Amino acid sequence: MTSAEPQRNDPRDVLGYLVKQAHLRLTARVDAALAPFGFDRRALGVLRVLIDDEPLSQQTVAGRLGVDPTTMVALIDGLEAAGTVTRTPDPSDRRRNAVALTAAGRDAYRTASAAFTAAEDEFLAPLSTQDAATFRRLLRILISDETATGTRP
Amino acid sequence: MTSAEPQRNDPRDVLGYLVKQAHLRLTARVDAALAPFGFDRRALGVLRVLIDDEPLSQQTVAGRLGVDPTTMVALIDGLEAAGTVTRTPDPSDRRRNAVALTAAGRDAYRTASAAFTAAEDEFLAPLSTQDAATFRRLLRILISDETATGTRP
DNA sequence: TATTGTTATACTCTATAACTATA
DNA sequence: TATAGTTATAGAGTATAACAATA
Repeated sequence: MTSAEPQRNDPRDVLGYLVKQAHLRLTARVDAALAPFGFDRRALGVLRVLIDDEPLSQQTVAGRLGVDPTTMVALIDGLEAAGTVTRTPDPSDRRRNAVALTAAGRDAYRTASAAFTAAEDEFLAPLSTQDAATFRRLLRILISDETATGTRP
Repeated sequence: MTSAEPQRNDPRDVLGYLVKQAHLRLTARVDAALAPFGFDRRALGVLRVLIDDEPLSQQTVAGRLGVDPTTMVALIDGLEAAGTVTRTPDPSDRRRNAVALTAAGRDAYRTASAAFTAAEDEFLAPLSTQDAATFRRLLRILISDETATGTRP
């Protein structure tokens, strides 16, 4: 037994702990920054998808965000009740709901999005500009699906 | 309006998305690696705390893992039923349960922990050794609580 | 028959409140 | 009175199944 293992027994050194804590702290910051605007980060995600490319069907939005279509229903219910988006049947396929931003929704997105980005930047503030960029780069590599499981035939 | 903002409107560029996906993929890998051993990553966390420092009271374990004491009850219930840990009243304070590993639990921890570490390493495999170390380093910085909010008096 | 949206339902994870037994 | 553990309960968040309307 060549037990040259580094004894990674400190719970605070476990990678899953580090990533989970990072996520918790980031979302706590973002939630606090978003609280004054009346919608949460998932609702902001919907607006973010719509802002550059509307109207879209509910399922298209759900697909782009990687969330369940059933989750999208309640999300859009809330945004519609707040007057942020409208839901109108798509004339070309009346099964579809065309989801579009209202003028108020567009304004709300701009201010909330600025607060959101500021919260992200605050979270990254302990890192140098270069380290922050590295952090994003490494995350993108880790979640890319081309993680070489011998793709070459 | 000097709108020199970089237009961070792609949901896949949002930091929260990157961190959440990283967490999801890591935990999926770890869960799969742990499945054959009959306990999950939270239960393994309990064993990891105990392996170097047993016996401990339930609340001490809960405190070290940062989980609720009520969550710990069910966790230890499962481990006790599987014969991995024992729960015996602490003679010096009979309110306390002294939680200790059994011999079988010690063995189970060693094999499961090796599989766990291998899963973490697989997750990090797309990164160079140096980048993997950097990733851990940046995470530690981001979750450290000494994030300089003007601590000097 | 297949698809969009919807509702109802269930499941996981976690936290809160109230209880017991000890101190 | 205060604390360790326990139970019951409730709240997010998310997923599955069944259904209506439409294609």
